[in-house]
Amino acid sequence: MTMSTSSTDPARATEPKRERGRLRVAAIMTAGVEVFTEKGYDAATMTEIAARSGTAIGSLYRFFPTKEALADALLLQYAQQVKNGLTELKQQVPGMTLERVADAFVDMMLLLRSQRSFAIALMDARGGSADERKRFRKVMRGGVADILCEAIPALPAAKAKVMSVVLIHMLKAVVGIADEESSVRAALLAEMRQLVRMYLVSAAPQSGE
Amino acid sequence: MTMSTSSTDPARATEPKRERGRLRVAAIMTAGVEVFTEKGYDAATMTEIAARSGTAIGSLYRFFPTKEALADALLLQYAQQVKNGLTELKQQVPGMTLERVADAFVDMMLLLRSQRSFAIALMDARGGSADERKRFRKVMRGGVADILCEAIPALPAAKAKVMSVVLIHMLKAVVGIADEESSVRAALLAEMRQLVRMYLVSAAPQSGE
Amino acid sequence: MTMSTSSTDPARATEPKRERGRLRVAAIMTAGVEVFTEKGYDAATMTEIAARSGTAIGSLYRFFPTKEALADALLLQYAQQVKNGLTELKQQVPGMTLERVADAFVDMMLLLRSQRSFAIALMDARGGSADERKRFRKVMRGGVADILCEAIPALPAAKAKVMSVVLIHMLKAVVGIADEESSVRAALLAEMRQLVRMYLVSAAPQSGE
Amino acid sequence: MTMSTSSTDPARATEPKRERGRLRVAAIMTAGVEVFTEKGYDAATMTEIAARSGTAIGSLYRFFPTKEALADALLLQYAQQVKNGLTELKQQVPGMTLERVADAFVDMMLLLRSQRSFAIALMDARGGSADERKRFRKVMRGGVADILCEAIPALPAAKAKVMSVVLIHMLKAVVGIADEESSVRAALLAEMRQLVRMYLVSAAPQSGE
DNA sequence: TATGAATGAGGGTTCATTCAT
DNA sequence: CATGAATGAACCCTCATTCAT
Repeated sequence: MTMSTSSTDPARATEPKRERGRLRVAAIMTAGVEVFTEKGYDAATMTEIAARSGTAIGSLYRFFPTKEALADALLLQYAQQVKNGLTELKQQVPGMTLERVADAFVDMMLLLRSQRSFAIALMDARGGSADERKRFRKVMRGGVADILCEAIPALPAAKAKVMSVVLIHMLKAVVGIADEESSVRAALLAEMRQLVRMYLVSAAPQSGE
Repeated sequence: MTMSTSSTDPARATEPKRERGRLRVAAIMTAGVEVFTEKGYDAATMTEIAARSGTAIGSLYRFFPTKEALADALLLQYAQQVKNGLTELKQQVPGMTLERVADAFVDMMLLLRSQRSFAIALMDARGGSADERKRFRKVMRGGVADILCEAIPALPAAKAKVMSVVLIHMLKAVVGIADEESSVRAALLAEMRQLVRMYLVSAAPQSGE
Repeated sequence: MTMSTSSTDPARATEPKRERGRLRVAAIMTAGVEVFTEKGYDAATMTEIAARSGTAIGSLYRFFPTKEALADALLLQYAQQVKNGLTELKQQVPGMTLERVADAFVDMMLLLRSQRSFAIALMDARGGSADERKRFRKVMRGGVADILCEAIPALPAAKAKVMSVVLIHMLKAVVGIADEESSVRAALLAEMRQLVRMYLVSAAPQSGE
Repeated sequence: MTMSTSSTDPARATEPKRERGRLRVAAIMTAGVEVFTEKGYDAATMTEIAARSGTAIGSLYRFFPTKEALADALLLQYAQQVKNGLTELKQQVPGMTLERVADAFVDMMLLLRSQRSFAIALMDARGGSADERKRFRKVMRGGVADILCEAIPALPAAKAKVMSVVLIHMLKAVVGIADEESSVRAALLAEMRQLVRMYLVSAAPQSGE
């Protein structure tokens, strides 16, 4: 269905050719993340995103021809960050114990937390196109599965895939827990950390009975 | 159009009027769960809920004077079901192994799945009043913590509380996983089941370090 | 106001039924005056009028098939009261000075004040049919003009008609003034009284220069 | 559809945009006065005001974010006109007889008649915010009292205040009378004029007892 | 190209009125 | 007849999107 060449991606609008445009787009995306996070996809308004980014509404629409397009772009950006995080993590895996790998997953989530809240908002609230959401999931799962394989060499690919899904759900829980009242947050995070470690360790050949 | 049993049934005189109301409310709530689940709180429209339940918009507003009121009622209904489920589970705990308790948690979630998806949508997307959401969380956590204490007598109350939060997040994941493509669903569910079992067992004195 | 004995009288059978209807209608009209006065024609709701009069909404509609019909009936009732007041006043005029007649007009207005506020609300806010409003005006003007002729025998009919319109507007002002803050109300009412007296006296042959 | 003078007129460059806005607002306010006058505050609909002024409903709401806001603006506009009229009148008072002052009041009212009818509608029918109504009353009373003091130097301030309220009510009557059938209107107005004159004269030291 | 005024479909909600019971 | 649940047109208002400047 999609047209051939990559430059006319329906999700993204005109490529920012000039420096000014790039800055503008960056400002818009920042504002977009903010507003979507605060209000959720539906309650967020293009007008507010424009205002917060100091952009005229017309200009915003030049770069992102649709609210959905903006959401998609934001999701894509987040996906990229996750991808980068996963790639980086993957390279560090060789010298790490499984426990450290588990912690690294959790830390990565916490690092991306602010963005992640918004991503959840968009994913769960049907913001952005279903396609984009699917693509995002795929990238995420693939990356995590890769790391798992790296960390647990004996892990069959199929098992890695299954584990990645479960693991990602647990990492989602990490974000949710990080939003809890601060009085119990520390204890909850520690518990989650422990659980994630346990999960990974349990999958390693020598420990699984 | 449906004036069947009322006059023929000698047992009840004025019942039909109220019975119809009950049916109407039930239809509305069912449709509400559907639409809220599909669209999320904001994107769901009262008009569609009315149409899907075969109710005139005015009638819908007679029963639920506000969109928020409807969401609250739905949340409350779900809370009730969860409460019942937890109460029942609690009574069965005494004779169960920890593994079976874990499975019971998962099974309960799967039983409530359709409703649960919607509950998640409402909880995460500021549907309904904040109060109602808070209350729901409290009930859920309390109930789960109770069961944990019952299942693991040596468990300190504080630890039970922490665990309940984590456990609930995992059960949330169960629902998410149950919504996956059927090709992998079975494997994923098995994995989640295993993880939940492991989590509970790890908290029992003899197996925890 | 209530006609007591009829319901206790065992002699007639058809009467009670009608009696009940009369009471119902009276209750509705009382509630109608209240609600229309408090909320104005548009903001008043048939449902509230029904509720306040302890009537089922369906019954209310049996007696007054339309909101407008109810308003008309209320207006008519008020017109009747005014008519009665004017008739009574007319009979007392012979032995009164012009100043006393003027005061009598003002007093009558103050007596009907509660109802009058509502009548103004209906008249000015287009409540009721235009016809009914017109009829009401005619009755009022005719009655006032009659009294003027009685009080000032030499007054030409045409002049009496003109004066009646002006006088009625002044009496309207009396009601408006009676709704002012109590701190100045007394002084304002005294001033208005004085003005009305002056107006009437000025029309009498010997005093008009 | 009407893009006539803007490009041909060499005097202004960016003016048209703002000019158009001004015109739009003026059109809306005119339509607002019309509709509020015809229907009263509650029965008037924003949709009709928009239609009558040739404005899209959305545009109307850009200028007046609320029905109440529009009513307030209209009231304010009228208050401004009254204020100007009163200021002007005050400056002319020194060289005028009391009778001429009275006539001037009446003439001013007749000049503002069309707007005045609507103002009455809004004031009496809880249109606009209570604050705005109160403010309007204050301005009006203060201005009238000022003029009275100017016209009747010996008048005590307290008496002027009382008189202003009464006088304003009479001027309200002037408007009401101006809306009568034309067949009697002239005579009625003459009578009202006479009454207002008499009222003012009666307050002057030499003629008041 | 950038701008923001203009557009109008659509959303939540109310209430006069009807009609099955 | 009385009742009150049911109906749906109409209201106020919002906001994604367009287009003249």
